[in-house]
Amino acid sequence: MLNSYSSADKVLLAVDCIIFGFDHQGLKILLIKRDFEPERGKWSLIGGFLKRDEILDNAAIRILNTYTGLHDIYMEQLHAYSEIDRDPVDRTISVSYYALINIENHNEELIKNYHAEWFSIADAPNLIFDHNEMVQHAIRRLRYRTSIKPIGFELLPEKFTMRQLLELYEAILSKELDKRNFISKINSLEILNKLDEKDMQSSRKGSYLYTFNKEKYEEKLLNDFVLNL
Amino acid sequence: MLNSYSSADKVLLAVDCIIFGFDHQGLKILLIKRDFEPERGKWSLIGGFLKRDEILDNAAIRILNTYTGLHDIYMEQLHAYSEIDRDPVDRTISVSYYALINIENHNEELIKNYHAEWFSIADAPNLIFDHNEMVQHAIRRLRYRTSIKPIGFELLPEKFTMRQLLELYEAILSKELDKRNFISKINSLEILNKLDEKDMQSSRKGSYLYTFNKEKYEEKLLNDFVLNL
DNA sequence: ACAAAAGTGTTGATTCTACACCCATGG
DNA sequence: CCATGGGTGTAGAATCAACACTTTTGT
Repeated sequence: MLNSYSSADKVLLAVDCIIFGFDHQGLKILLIKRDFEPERGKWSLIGGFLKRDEILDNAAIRILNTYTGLHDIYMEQLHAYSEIDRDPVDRTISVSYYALINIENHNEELIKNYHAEWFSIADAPNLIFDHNEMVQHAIRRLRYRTSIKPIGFELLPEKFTMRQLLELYEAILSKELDKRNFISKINSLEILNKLDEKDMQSSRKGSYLYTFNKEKYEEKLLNDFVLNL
Repeated sequence: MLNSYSSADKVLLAVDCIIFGFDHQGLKILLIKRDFEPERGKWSLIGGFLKRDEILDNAAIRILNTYTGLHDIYMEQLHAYSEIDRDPVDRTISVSYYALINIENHNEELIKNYHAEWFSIADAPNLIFDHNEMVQHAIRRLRYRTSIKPIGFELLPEKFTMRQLLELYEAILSKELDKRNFISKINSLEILNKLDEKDMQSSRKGSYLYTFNKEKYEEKLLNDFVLNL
């Protein structure tokens, strides 16, 4: 019968988080070395189980917070993975979420406690279960999203230079972008505030800092504008 | 503890299908009048429970097949819904799938057996649980996908006219499209075969029939082309 | 002959892409 | 004074959007 609420078919629901970060070396993901069975000692995504009295979005937030101390993070549900033996211990369906955070903001302390580490997406280790697939999937989604709407500001510090933004997009899309065309396209969107302040780290001349103007961005979103890099 | 496999937290997993169809009246969804509790007699999406030894994709295929007799249908996983009380009987997380089918092909017989009916998306009845939200979400996704890649041929009969294709896109995007611009854009994609055959139903002059060229389409997909209507 | 839908091109506006030089500053 | 990255504009190509008339044929 299709419609019986049979407890024989109950399953565990896990949440796994693909946490993207960005620094001068490029796009990275946060992984932990498991300190519990199964697969103890192997690398995996940050994850946990959905509690009975909790919705998925909150489970993702809770899990992220537990491992990083972060809150108010951009997260988006990605996909449910349900291969029968994806988890050898018990039938477990996992719903993946991806998060964008800026590496500087994360809480070093908590990350150390949980044996978490940032890896460049190019040279991340092999992961347990179907986590490799989840990461690939998340990267595709991030690229896709980025090529349509300018998300990704979450990956940068609050104040950032045009160069940082350019490099972020190059890292996400893994292709080179023309500096002048990029800047004029971003400017034409009118979603950045140019500050009077300059970042003097990167060069002798110094480069202007910008902040992301969330209000203008939301306003533009209504006319679902497109970013074509 | 984050990582205990506690059977106390096991939940039921449902699959709900948003089944889109298209005919001369526009874009439609397939709904059933529930003949079981809870909410007997109300309209709902076609759905069922995941079995313990089944993956989600197969559950969606099985459920669709049970209610319509259809197989080999384009389906795509959409989203997992997890509000605590979304199903009043038991804690149930539902994963939605959407399917695109052409109405002519469906098995009238089975649809009648299950009290299923096609509704124009504009005047569909109120649905149980969070199914309204699922439908809205699916429409958004369909629009989004359609505006990027030409999916949607699944909604048409094998042979179709340019007018049908145009009207399909107008229905999905719910905006008018310029006939000439549309046709030349579609032609420039080179993913249709123009047949020698004409459809004489629609006019005295008759209009050429086309089929979708899946091989060319797949080939183009590799260069991730964009359709901008 | 006429009604009804099919089919077909052009033009101006916009957007995209490719490309190179001067500027400001700290050392 | 010079090395380093920052900042800026243009022209030709491509694409987009708006637009109207002729063709066919069944009645």
